Amino acid sequence: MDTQHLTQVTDTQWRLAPQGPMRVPGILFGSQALIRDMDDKVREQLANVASLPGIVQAAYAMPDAHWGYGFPIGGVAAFDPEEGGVVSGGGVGFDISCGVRTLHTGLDRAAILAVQQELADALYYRVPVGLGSTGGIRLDDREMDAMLAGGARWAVSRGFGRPEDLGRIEEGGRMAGADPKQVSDQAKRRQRDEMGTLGSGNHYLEVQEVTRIHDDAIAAAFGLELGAVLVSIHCGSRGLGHQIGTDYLKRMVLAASQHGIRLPDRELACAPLNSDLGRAYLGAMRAGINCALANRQIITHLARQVFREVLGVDPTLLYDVSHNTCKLEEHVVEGRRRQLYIHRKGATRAFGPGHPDLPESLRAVGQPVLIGGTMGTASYILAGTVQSQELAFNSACHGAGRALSRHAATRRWQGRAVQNELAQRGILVRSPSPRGMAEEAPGAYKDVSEVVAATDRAGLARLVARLEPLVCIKG
DNA sequence: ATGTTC
Repeated sequence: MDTQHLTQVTDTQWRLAPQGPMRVPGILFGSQALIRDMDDKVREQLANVASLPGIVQAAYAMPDAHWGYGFPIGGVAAFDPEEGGVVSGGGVGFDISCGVRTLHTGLDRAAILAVQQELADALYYRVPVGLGSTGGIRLDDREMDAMLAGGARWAVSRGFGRPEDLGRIEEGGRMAGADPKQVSDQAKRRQRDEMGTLGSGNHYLEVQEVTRIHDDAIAAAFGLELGAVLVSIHCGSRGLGHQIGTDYLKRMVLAASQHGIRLPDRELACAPLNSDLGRAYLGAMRAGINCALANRQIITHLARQVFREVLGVDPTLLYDVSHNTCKLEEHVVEGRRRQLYIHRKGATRAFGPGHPDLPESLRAVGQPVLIGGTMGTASYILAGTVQSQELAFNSACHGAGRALSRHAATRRWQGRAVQNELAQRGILVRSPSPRGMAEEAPGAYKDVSEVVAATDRAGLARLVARLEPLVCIKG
């Protein structure tokens, strides 16, 4: 992106002045190098988002932003229902509530290395992975609706994990306001036997070692020590979330003119928050959030079984974050408290210290912000800050962000070669898809360290710990 | 991301 279109505000904040139909400015976070490497499409898409009815303050792009469907991935936008604000399926993304959860194993690197092959094989055998993968659970209509209304709480009530897990999940493990009736039969049918599966693309289950502590006090509060081994699970709402996105995109395109909305881009299809269609989407999307929370809870149960069998330990949950959501939150804008719907697409909620929605055990330090990297580089744990409320409605980046398209990556790398190179570096990858491994080659991503450094410098979240992979189960 | 094209 040519920075001449932007005004530099700080070393990590750039402003796109309102022009044409834009109702508010665009704000991009990132170092000069990250902004320069961003596609011009990010700026165009940000300008489109800034043109939507009822948008408040600005349209934001996180340091890992890249071109997405309608909204940029790494995009954040708040809408006020009292001012004609809208909800957009493209603003949430097709993988509703895709997110990351991280568990403590209580083990160190040496314990893993002693059984590394066996652990990798056992996890790969136990956790279903890949496009169209199915699990050992079948949901009838009644159980489907209970899952869509109950999220991880439903999963715990059915024996997947423990009640104490729930306090370490956004929304206490259950998104309120879900309305399973607003989810199509087709979406439910697609999900019937996909619970407890990772899916494909950038989804994974990783065993990781803490290789650097950046903030001693917060790391201690999160229970993180140098050399400790963690498990991170990155996945979402599978076929159900995708079908909800598809269903409502069509309906929002068709209804836009009735709602008096002129779309700068069909992919920005949206509906007023105060409309039947807007409310129906919110009910369905919240059911999609519960599906993703239940899915990560079941996968946690499967991973725990493996860790008990192979290593005799029972991992505990550090935290679970979603990064494709639209959530109703209270924010102070220019001194006034307002109830706003915050779209975060490829962006993590990042509540700072003292936020009332955080569990008591985390309230003093702020919310863990779990950033997934690539299978060959690093992942990071950050913490929410107080100032991120004013900067971007308590939001932070979500990952490395792609630098090369999937197609370009498959031309440059071969999956088996990627796997072998990683094995030589001590990282065991298991995947059903050589093509998937090529698409996900570490070189196809931006430098996650640069992304989190910019996030930390911008004040969006504070850097706490660096993690490096030992085992990766990859879709 | 996705029964990788309705």
